[in-house]
Amino acid sequence: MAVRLKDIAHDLGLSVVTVSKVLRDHPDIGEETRKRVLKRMKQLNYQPNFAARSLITGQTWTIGIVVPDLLHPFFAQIAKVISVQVRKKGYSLFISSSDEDPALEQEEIAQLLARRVDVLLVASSQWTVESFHRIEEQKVPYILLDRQFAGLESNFVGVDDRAVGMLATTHLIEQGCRRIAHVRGPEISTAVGRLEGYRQALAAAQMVSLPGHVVSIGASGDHLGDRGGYEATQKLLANRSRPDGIFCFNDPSALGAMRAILDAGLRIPEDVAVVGCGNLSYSDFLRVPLSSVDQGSQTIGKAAAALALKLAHNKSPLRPKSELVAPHLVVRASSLRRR
Amino acid sequence: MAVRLKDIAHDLGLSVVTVSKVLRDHPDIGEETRKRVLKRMKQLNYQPNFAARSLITGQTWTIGIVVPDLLHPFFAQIAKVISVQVRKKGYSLFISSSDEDPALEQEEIAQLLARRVDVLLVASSQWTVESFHRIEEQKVPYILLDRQFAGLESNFVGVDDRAVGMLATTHLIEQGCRRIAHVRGPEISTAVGRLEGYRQALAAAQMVSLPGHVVSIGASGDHLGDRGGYEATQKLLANRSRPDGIFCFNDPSALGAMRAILDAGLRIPEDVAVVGCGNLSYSDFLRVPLSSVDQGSQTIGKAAAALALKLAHNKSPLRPKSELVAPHLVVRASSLRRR
DNA sequence: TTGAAAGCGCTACCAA
DNA sequence: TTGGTAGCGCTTTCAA
Repeated sequence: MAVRLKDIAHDLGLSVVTVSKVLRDHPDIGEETRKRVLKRMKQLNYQPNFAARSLITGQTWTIGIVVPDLLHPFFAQIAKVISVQVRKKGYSLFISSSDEDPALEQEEIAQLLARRVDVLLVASSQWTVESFHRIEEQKVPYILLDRQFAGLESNFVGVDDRAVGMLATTHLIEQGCRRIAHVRGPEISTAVGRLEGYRQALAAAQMVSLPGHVVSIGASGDHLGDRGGYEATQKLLANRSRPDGIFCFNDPSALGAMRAILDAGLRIPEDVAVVGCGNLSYSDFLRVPLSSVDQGSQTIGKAAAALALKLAHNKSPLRPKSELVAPHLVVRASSLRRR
Repeated sequence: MAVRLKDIAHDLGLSVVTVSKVLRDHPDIGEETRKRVLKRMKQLNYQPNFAARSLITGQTWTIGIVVPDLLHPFFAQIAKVISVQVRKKGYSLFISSSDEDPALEQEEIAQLLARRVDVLLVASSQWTVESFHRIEEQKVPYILLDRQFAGLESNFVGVDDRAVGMLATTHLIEQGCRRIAHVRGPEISTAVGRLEGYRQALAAAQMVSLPGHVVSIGASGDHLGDRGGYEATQKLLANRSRPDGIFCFNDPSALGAMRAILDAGLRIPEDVAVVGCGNLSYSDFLRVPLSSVDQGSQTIGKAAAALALKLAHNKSPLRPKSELVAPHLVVRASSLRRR
């Protein structure tokens, strides 16, 4: 079937070892021999057998990533960038999508560990840190993406969520909003961070969040964000002190918020300004183009890939590194009240 | 390090062979022995070494997929479904995104072949069939997704593009459009099929495509579709017989078309009705919600996964199978002129 | 600078 | 029903 080192060695009257050394750029090989071997390899289109190599070295030259939803542009972008970056260094990427299902996520992690990936990246939808302790037991280096866990000392790459909240809220303040509400997400690190940033920005401007001005979208994940945002905003609009600006946890909920505002016969941004987070690709095409905080998925992907490659090479565990990517705001019509 | 068959065999006073047989559900093993082995495996959390197994069996239990753009919801959905489906059967999926770059795509295919994936799936952005002959040389079964090649007898799973064109065009006819134009894509099988369907639907209604009523978006891929659609539509609107209905090759170009129509001071769908293809998730949220032909990415993914699993198991090459998934139309405001 | 021997963890084959 | 032997394709070690 496939060409083996043995075949090349036999053709050239050399030993397998010598050929193997050429393959791996070993220094003590004669120039003449090296050339002959390389030439023959090219002729026969030799491809080393990864399985055989892995069996000895213990490295698989594979990296695994688990994301909550590959359909979500944020995660798709991250996965894509990582795939491209690590491929350049000879690694292949297993990509797994857990559908925001913690049980499924655990299975996928287990499968990738069984595959003995050199590094594992996880954007988790878990609520507990149990799985990660299991990863640590197997001594496989791993990186958390996007979502962090309290009390888990691990590598992390994600956006600075507190900065997200501050950026959006400060912008609304600057646009003249005085009653700024927040449609918040579930109890995961990203939502918590954005909420903190929101409060912090208000405090910095000597403002406060009025009673009832922080409402939660029920669902987790982005699936039902639209509906959650709609309902949350209906509550906000019924508040005795109606908000004139809303910072939404993510873009889907912001879409819902905008629908609710328009349905109530109000104008965007004149009556209520809206800012989302995610900067999804369709933001430009909406009835009212949506201002949104970009999480820098490209940057996150690159940072994660670089860290993953570093971990793959250092067999001795490095101490955990946390990288926070700075978000930036993309202003569109939904929040532009002053020019 | 990791637990091996040898360890379990030693613990239980059995031979490695016996333990290996239990692992693979071999029939001739005593009930008692089987239970003991399984119990110990669970205790030690034994994970078979894929590399060692592959070395002997020649199977890697991996499948590779290359798509033009993982950020595109159509391909993301397909990749996601395939990943989930094959995982259930113990396969892991390498996912690669070629950025619509033929050279990159070739490298990715080469890498996956070097990995000795059991099956390869490719949604190609190539113009030639060269790469695929190379795959055939290596005797790796492969499946083309979405885009086909004339003169290449291979497995194929994709939407019935002719049906796409007919569905969209027939709908416009039924909505009372009489001068139906087409914004077509580049010279790849999908665009050609949709164009054919467009002509066929017109012919079936004793109508014709007026001169200048088929305009091409310049770019390939969906990246620049918006702009291409905008410019193509400007040409159409300047035509002496202005279209009253436009079927666009894909959704991005349809967005561009709608912008051009609105910018020209015309109404959608009263003056010009628009239908796209792709049914992207944001279609509902647009200024004018976009009617679109859904390509059934979920169905395509499932069919592709099923076929891939079949190919993975039959080492003897089956004769190529072509599966055409039926599209369906999602009608929204952009084309709804009659109720 | 080259190569013989050993062995990675597992499965295939055949004998007991 | 169980297990000994051989070997998958490669790298590691150490001797020539």
